[in-house]
Amino acid sequence: MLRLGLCCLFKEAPIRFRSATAKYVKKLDRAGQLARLGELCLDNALALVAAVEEVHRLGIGAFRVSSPLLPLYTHPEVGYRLEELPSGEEITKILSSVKALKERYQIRLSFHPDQFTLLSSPRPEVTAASLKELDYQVMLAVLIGADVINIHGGGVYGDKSSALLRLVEQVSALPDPIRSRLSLENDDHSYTVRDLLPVCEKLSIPLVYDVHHHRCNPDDLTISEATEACMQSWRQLEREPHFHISSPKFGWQGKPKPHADFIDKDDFPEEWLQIDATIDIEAKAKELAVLKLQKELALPPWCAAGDSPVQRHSAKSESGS
DNA sequence: GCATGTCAAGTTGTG
DNA sequence: CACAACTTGACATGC
Repeated sequence: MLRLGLCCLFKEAPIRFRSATAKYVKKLDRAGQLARLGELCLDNALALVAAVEEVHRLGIGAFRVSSPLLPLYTHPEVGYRLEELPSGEEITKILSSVKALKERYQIRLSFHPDQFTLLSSPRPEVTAASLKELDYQVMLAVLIGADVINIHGGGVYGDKSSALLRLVEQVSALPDPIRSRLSLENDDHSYTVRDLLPVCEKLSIPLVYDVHHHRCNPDDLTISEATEACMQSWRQLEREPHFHISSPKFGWQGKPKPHADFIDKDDFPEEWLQIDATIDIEAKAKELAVLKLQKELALPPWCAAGDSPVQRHSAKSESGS
């Protein structure tokens, strides 16, 4: 069974995640900072509950949780721990309830730390900040029951093989709760599937295959071959594969490839229709894009086994099981 | 009220 | 050399 996933935000549903700038927060005294940040975290924890409910309601099977769910958590000056927040205990409780919810609905949750989190840098301060960020995200992942924390290879620094050596060294040293959730993803200018496959194999971590990045930054593998290889990396670990797709806003001729509002269904690799996997949909129209693609591909709405067997009128009856 | 410029962080490629 | 591109919106500020 194929499930499509929504990334971080909603276009139409009135669910918003709040944020704060460090510049503003720094102007407050510590108590003021914790009060403000606590308010944001509480709202965001509640918004996450609403998000999982909404994703379920829409028949979507996966949700990527945005990294700044707890705003500025790892900031060097205004960072904090949940216990320090006025409503820290309540926030923890709400986040734990997300885990129960996602299990009931069989929604898969994941994290995708942004471009500042990378383990190949020769600069120790960059690596230290990245490790701190991973500590934060795994704390959240454990609380809410997310099984994937997906990062890119990072920079090349003029020498890919030594950058990858540093990456291997860092990942090997990660504590198990992080390592067991960590995945690598091919990116659109530096690391291809071909580059990362041996690294993932060596580290026993899976490879998230982004087909759009593969098209921007190709290697000698075809889409079918890359699909198969990445599938294997998950199956070896007895885990559901996790892929990404997006469509370019301005077609394939322009240099930069910003994401389009929707996915062009012709960009969806045919071979993906046959597999058991999670496909994160990276499109600006958010849940509208997921639903549109789901419809165009004739996928049934995602619903938990044993949950409301009522609304099962989606035409196709022989592709099941 | 509402428009608008500004956000912590790294790295690469473009213009 | 500065700026955009990467999940891209939300917020504080100033009219």
